[in-house]
Amino acid sequence: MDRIDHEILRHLTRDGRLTFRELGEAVHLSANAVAERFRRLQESGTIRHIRAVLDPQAMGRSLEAQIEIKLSAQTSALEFENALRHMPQVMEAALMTGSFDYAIRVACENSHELMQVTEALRKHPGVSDTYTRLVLREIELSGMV
Amino acid sequence: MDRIDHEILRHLTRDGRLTFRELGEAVHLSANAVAERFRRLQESGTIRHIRAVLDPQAMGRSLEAQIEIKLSAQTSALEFENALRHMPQVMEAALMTGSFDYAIRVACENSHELMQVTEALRKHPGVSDTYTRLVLREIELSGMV
DNA sequence: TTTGAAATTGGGGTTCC
DNA sequence: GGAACCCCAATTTCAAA
Repeated sequence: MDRIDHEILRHLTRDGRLTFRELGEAVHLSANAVAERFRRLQESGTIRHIRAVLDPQAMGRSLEAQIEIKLSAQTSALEFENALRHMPQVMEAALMTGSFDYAIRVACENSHELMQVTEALRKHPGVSDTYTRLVLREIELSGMV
Repeated sequence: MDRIDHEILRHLTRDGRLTFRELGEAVHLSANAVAERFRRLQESGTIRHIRAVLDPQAMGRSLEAQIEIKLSAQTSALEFENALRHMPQVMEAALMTGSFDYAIRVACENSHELMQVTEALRKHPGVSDTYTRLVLREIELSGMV
């Protein structure tokens, strides 16, 4: 992970479809050399994945929220996380410190669907409490690199 | 936005570097037709961007946290958001409902850097309160489509 | 450097306002 | 007529050995 790898990552976090030739021009290296670095960065897991990020509104999901979830003790975290994976509204999820256990981000069509999501969560065996807040606006950032 | 667009998006949210030919095979269309749909999806903003997602740990950031931030009234949100943009540890930020105003996600090298980040935030004119929780583990999900 | 694969461009066709 | 689709073929560009 030298300066050049860093530079390659910086470009790919802005446009993940850049060709090796374009990347090569940016870092003054041959397309071949860049492809090799790219492969290594992927295999080492430094690049987790390259994905399209969609506009939730364009997908008909105009309401985003963060839901905090508390599990009762003795509850299977694995089972709960699998349930999350089957809810298409769930965009992100993380296990956190604090009085709740999970914080998840959901994108819903409308308030009715959000209510259905929270109800589905609260019905899940093991969920003892939830706390929902709406996302009013997302702030665009440059990110890690 | 028909079924085919939907299918294309589904594939691209899993692998954003799929070639048009591969996508074409998946949806039984020519590479050309797929490229055209791709262009339209980008121009309409449905595809916000395609970017590499990096492993924070590989980037030397092994400590993630969510920080809630309350601004005092009469504070310029714009100015505060610009300050966020200049902090490389800040990965995500959103304006939220609830007793805090912003929820941000940060990725730090260690607890010392996290402390520096929270101190920098608390020194910002207008920030009246913060509340920090650590991310213990992120859960992998499939996402919107 | 070379070779097969992929993207791009231009031409042409269809369908539906 | 024009817009939104699609395909094919030729050319240029790219990826990988």
